[in-house]
Amino acid sequence: MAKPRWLTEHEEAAWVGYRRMRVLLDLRINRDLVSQSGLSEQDYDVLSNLSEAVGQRMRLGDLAAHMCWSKSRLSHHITRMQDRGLVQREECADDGRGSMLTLTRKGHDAIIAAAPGHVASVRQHLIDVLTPEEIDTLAALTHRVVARLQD
Amino acid sequence: MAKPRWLTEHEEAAWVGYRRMRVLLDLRINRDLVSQSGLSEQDYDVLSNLSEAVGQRMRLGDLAAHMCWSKSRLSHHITRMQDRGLVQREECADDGRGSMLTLTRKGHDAIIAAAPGHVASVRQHLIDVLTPEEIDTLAALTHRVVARLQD
DNA sequence: AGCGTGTTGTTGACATGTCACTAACCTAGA
DNA sequence: TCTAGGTTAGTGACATGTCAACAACACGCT
Repeated sequence: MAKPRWLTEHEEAAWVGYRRMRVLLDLRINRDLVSQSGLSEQDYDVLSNLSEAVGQRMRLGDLAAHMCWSKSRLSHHITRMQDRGLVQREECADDGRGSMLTLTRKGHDAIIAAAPGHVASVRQHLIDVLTPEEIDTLAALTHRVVARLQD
Repeated sequence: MAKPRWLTEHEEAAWVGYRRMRVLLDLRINRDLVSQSGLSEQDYDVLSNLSEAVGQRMRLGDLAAHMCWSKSRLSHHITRMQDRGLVQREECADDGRGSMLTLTRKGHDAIIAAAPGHVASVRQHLIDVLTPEEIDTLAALTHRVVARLQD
């Protein structure tokens, strides 16, 4: 720490750009989604991952790991979603500690209804703004950063 | 919306990667910073932008715009930082509505002390994980997305 | 001057996420 | 068997951010 390697101009531009994009993009996509479907992006992610799981059911811990969420965050959020009737907690047969998470009929309908609009929003504000090369670079780069952070 | 263009595999990878990186990277960098300096990343950004401003003072609205924050968010945050003695609100001479934001001595010292460790953290978890090409691509891509969102 | 409209910043109510702690349970080794 | 230590999930207190509403002021037009 005695001799910090400050960011170069290019590095600074990437870092600042990332942080700005994070704020604006997330806010915008979230707003689009809420106004169109009544779901937040967090709700959408939970429902989406759950609907793609085998049997449309998942352990809480597995879902948290898959989404890179803390267990606490997921637990709080699931409580709220359960109150709204979108998902359902069930006992876990083979592990007394665990909970299985399942989709309710209402949750299933909600994700089906929300998906087209959400994809359109993601396209409009991010994907369709990028070139195919940028998309691949972004995918590669984010996956590498995530992998490093998951130790 | 009748016929949604779903994301291709590559597009999906970029989108999922971005969202995972967002969660993990921000959490990690924030934790590093808090444990090393007692500042959150938000605190750091405010102090950093303020210390680079001419006269180390800035209008609240200008700072909010520059950081891509909502005015409300900044106002709340400044109140908290002011309570901790890091910044100071002052009357704005040429506009009775406005406030000027200034750095206190304590805020100045805090950013100076925190900077080397924070840069090291950003390098370790993001910048140094990327190639120079990826950094430039990330900068270009994020700036374009931000520009589109700012209309 | 007087009025309407837009800006600037603040506030309160509320939603969300983190952290630290706890309870309940599982598993392996003495 | 039983006990220590790890795992799974839930909880409460707190920090943060959003949204909508508001107050105070600026500015342009008549």
